[in-house]
Amino acid sequence: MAEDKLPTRAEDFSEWYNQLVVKSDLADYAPVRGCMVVKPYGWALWENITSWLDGEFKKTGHVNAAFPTLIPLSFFEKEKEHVEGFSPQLAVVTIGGGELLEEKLVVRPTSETIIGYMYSKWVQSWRDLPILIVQWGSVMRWEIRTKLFLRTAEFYWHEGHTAHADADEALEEMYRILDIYEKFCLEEAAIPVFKGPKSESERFPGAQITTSIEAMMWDKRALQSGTSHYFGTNFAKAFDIKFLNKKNELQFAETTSWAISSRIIGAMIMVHGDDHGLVLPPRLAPIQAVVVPIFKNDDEKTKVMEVADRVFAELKAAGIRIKMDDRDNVSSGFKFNDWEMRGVPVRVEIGPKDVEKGSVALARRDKPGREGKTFVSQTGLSSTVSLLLSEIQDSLLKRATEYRDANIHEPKDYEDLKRIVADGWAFAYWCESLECEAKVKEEAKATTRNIPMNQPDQEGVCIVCGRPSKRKVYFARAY
RNA sequence: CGGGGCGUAGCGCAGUCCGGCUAGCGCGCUUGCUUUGGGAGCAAGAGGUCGCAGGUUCGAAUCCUGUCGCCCCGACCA
Repeated sequence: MAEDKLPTRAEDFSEWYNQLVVKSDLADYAPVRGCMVVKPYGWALWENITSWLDGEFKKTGHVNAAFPTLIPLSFFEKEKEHVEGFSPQLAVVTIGGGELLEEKLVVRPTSETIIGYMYSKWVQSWRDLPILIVQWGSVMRWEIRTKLFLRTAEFYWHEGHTAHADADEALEEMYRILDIYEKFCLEEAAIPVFKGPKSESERFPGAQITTSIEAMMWDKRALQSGTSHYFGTNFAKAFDIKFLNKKNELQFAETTSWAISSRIIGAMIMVHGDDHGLVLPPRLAPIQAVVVPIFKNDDEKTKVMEVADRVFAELKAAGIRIKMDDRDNVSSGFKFNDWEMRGVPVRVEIGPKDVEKGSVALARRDKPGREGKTFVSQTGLSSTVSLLLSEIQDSLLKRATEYRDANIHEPKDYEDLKRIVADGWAFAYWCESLECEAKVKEEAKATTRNIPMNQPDQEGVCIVCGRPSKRKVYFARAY
C-alpha cells in the first residue's frame, strides 16, 4: 500500500526506483536472493506488453513453441564465445532424485543451444526453412547486483530463434524484428529509442551482428531495451544445422535470435515515472481509468454511487479498462495518492457537487496536481476519456523525446566527451576500434550504446584518436 | 579470501553491555463509531518457538560454545 511518500528522484533515484516498484504493487522480493515475484498488477502490465508483441510476431509469420528449462551443460561448450560469455552466470543442477547426475544440467540462461540442437534434427532440406519460432518463458542468470525488473536472476521474456537458407534473409529477419521492437517502444510504451548495431565488444556472445534499441532513462543513463542478433553460421556450425540447397549442395543455415524482457517494465518506470509514483502509458496500463466516488453520508452516497455506477458502465462499454474504487475504509485523499502511485493514467472523481452540476472531475496522471485536473460534463464522458487517454499517450512520448534530445550533445573534443557523459549522452564520430572504445570505458565510465541506422553520408574524425570516421555512435553510462 | 555489521510480530526497530515481573514501540492488520473534494480521528483487539542447536544458571532475547542466513567494504574475476 502507498502509505508513505517516495524519496524524490533527485534525492536518490535508485532508492526512488526500489521503493516505487514495491509500492506501486508491480512486484515483490522473493525469498531467493535476486529473484522477484511479479504481482498481479505487474503481470497484467506484462500481459499487455506480451499480447501486443505476440500479435506482431504472428502477423509476420512466427509461431510459438516451448523448449525445456534444463539444458545439458555440454551444450554450452559447443560455441566458444557463447560459453565464455555465459559460464560465470550459470545455475547448474547436479542432483536429481537424490542421485548425482552423470551429466550436469544448466537452468537455461538463454536457449540458442538447445534450440540449435533441435533445429539440427529438424532441418534437412531447403524446404524446411525458414523456421520462425518464438518461445515465451523465463531464464536464469546468476547476477551479482540485482534490481527488480532491471536485472534479476530469473527474468521473463520471449526469445525468437530463426533459421534461414541464406544470409540476406536472416539479416532481413534481424532488422524486421528490430523494427517491431522500435514500433512497440514508440507506439505502445511511449519510449523513444535509437536502433542500430552494437560495437564488436558489446555483441551478444556468439553473434556476428548484434543490433539493439537504446533508451534514455530519467537519470540519463542508457538502457538496452531490446536486442536482435544475426549469428551467421556460428551456431549452425556448432550444432550442425545443415540442409541440402536447391543445387543439391550441403549448406549451413543462417540463424538469428532476439528478445525483449520484463526489463522493459523497468524502462517504463524510469522514463515516465515521477515523484508521485508510476506513470503508465495508457495503451499498456492494466487500469486506464479509475472512478473515485466521494461522499460524506448515506444520502450522498446513494446519489453519488448512482452516477458513479452509470459512468463506470459507460466507460467499460466503450472498451476502456476501468476500475471502481469503492473502498470505504480509506479517505479520498488516500485514494488519489494511491492511484497516482500505481500510475493509472486517468482518475474520474465524482462527488455531490458533480451530481448537482452533471459534471465529473478528470485528473490526468501525466500532469499531477491542479494543473491536470478539469471538470467536464457527464454527457459524452466515454469519448472525452478516450480522447484524453490518447492525448496522454502522445504527450508521454513527446515529453520523453524532448527530454532525451535535450540531453544528447555532440562533443567538440575528447575532453568534452568526458564531461558530457557524466550527465548525458554523447553522439560522436568513432573509428570503431576496440582501443578507442576501451579508453572511453576506462576513463569516462561510458560505453558505446549503438551506431544508429540511417546516418547520412558523412565524413568526420574519431572523437578519441582523430582517425577518419564515417559513422557516429552514442556514448553513455549504461545500466 | 580478508574486514565489519545484522538476525526480536507482516514491515521498520528498541531492549542485549550490566540475566529477573505478563518481551515493548511505530507502521500495517481486525472490529466499532465518527470521517471522506489531496495521504482522517478515537476506542477496543489480534499477532512473537527473540535465526537454529547445545551449554551455564533457581531463572537466558540478554552470558558461553557451535552453526545457518543476510547486508556492507575491500580483494579477486570479467
